[in-house]
Amino acid sequence: MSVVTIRDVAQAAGVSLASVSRALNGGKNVSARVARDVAAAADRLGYQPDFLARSLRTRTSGMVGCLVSDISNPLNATIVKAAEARLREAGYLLVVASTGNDPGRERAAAAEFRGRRVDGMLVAPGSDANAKAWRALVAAGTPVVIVDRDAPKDEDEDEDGVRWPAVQVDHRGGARAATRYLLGLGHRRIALLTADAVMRPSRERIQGFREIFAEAGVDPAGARLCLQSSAMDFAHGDTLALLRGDSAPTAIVALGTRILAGVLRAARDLGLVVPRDLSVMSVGDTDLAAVHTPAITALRWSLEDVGRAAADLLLRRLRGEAGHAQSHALLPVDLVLRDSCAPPAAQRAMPVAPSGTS
Amino acid sequence: MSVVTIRDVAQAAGVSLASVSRALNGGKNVSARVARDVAAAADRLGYQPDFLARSLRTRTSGMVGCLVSDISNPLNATIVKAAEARLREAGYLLVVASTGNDPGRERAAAAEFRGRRVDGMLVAPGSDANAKAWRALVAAGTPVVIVDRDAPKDEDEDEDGVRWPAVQVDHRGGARAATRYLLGLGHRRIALLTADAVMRPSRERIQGFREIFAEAGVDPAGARLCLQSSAMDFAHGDTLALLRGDSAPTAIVALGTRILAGVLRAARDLGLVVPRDLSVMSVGDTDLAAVHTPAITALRWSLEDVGRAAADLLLRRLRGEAGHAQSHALLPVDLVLRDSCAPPAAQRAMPVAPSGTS
DNA sequence: TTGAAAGCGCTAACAT
DNA sequence: ATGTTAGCGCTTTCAA
Repeated sequence: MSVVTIRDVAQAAGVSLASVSRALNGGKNVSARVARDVAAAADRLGYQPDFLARSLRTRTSGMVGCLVSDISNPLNATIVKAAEARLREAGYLLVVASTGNDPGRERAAAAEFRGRRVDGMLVAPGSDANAKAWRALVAAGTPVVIVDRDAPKDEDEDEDGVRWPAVQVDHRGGARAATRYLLGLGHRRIALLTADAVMRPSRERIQGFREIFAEAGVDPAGARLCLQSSAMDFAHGDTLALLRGDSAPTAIVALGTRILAGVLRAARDLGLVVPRDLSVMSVGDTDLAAVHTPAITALRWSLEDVGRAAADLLLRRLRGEAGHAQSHALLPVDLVLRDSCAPPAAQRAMPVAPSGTS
Repeated sequence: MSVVTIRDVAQAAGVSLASVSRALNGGKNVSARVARDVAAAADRLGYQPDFLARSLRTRTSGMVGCLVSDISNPLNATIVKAAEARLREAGYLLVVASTGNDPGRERAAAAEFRGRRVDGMLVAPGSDANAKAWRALVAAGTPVVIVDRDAPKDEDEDEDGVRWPAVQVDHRGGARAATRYLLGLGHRRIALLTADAVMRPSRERIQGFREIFAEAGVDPAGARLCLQSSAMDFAHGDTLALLRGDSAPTAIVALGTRILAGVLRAARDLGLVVPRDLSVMSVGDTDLAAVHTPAITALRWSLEDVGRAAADLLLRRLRGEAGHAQSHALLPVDLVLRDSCAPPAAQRAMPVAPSGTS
């Protein structure tokens, strides 16, 4: 029971309801005497304002909804944490819905958020199949910031040049650097492993990868491999098949934190030594990549920055500072060189079928 | 703008406010005709009830607060995710506050939750310094479930035998099994690395460890080592110092996910081969442990079960199904044998100072 | 079965 | 500067 209301405080302080409200909200038009008495009374009674009632009256809930595919993914969790910290400083409460990439649940969560009257939303959906769900929110006037996903195409209501507010990571740039590095090492058969080739992060990466192949005049045929591995084994099975195949890759790029685990496990299963027999690169830097023996070369970007930038963008909109100029952020990606990549010359020393070129 | 209220629906359906409310809440006393008309009107107008208003009226917010030290820790994230799923099924919204082990923020979060009128709370505080903060919540009538932490001692208001509702993991049992295993392998100098020896998980583990040493009649002197490493390097520096020291341990148990990373890195830095030169065990099973070469023997328990059990316990209380009987859960821990532990005989082949017993 | 009306705790006009 | 009053959108007696 909340028990103690603003009314009780008013009575105890011997002033009116309105005065208490004003005093507590640091409002103007409060005499020092009243301010003191109210504070004392509130304190003594252990009064705590009821957000629900306040929200109903002010039409702002002070809550921000966060739609994320899987909060148990450390990458997402770190982003959410950083965003939460920023939002809390600003007085907002972050409400998280983990939708598990299920479009139905995404839709439901968006609806729920709407019903709860969140003031704004951070969305990083697992599929863009239901942009409509949160588009509806936007239409209803709720500010939305997209986090590392493609913005909807906006076939209909697009007003030329208006981009959806979004925080994105320069995955394409990162992929370009990585590919250049691998190509420079001498690799030609490079496999990209990803669980989803169509959504933003992976799509951008694949694009960057291809661009560099094209620029170098190398034929990427057969090089790229996308798979939707059963989420259970994180590409372990697929990697095994790939490495046992005819023209096995000399380098594997794991697009996605958990895929790296599957790849490493597969390499171990086959007795391949990294980087002698196989070069491995991780997209996304984690404990696993940093601490593995050998340490895994990885593309890294600041998850904290992503979370913070998203929160800042949203806060700016919540405060009504429109300005299309600042409505988009592109964060850099670094290539962290470690010990898991080497020239392919030394690789696959004596395979059963010594095929063509070295 | 919410724009479309229950009033609009009533008007569109040609019935009264109250009827709409009843119809929408599947209440009794609604004629088929009214039910149909209301549903149609609501649907057509895209009506969505306002949770805030409803909450104000019903005195239940439909929200559950979750106080967790660090949501970006994969272990916590997984627990939270499982709890969230369960609670959502039951119509509750989970609100997460990541307090970063900061007592001040924990207190603030508890207060905030209280102000937001959460219906219940899941707490896994980073310190038990402010049990009082959420004790206040309990006193205010909010059901609280403790997750893998010690229950408050309840010096004052304890009613004999009443335990705080809690979900706990049998870390002590796990530690006993682990220690027995290591002792059986022949290890005598075993180091336990932990960031916090006083809070529940670690405290229980250390206790289990000691018990087995005592039972085996082995002197644990010098064996146990607790450190509060600068959270930055996750025990990396401490492990280095430890391994370079005089009577370096032959086995290290990393209590805590991230500590394992520091330990492995330190071993690698010193050129120690696991398990030949050093046995390593992880408390908590992660990608890193499972996929490392060699794979790390680990204590494992189901994080999903923890989250689910916590949610279930809370839901039962929210529904008023008291029953002290079911107010406590103890979840089992398994020892997953992998490749990172071996007899110490083969270890430290030629140390500078060959000391006493083999 | 339905409608009218009260009121949840708070804030914001509008008096004073 | 302070008090009075009218709702925010909903649920819930209480009458009809």
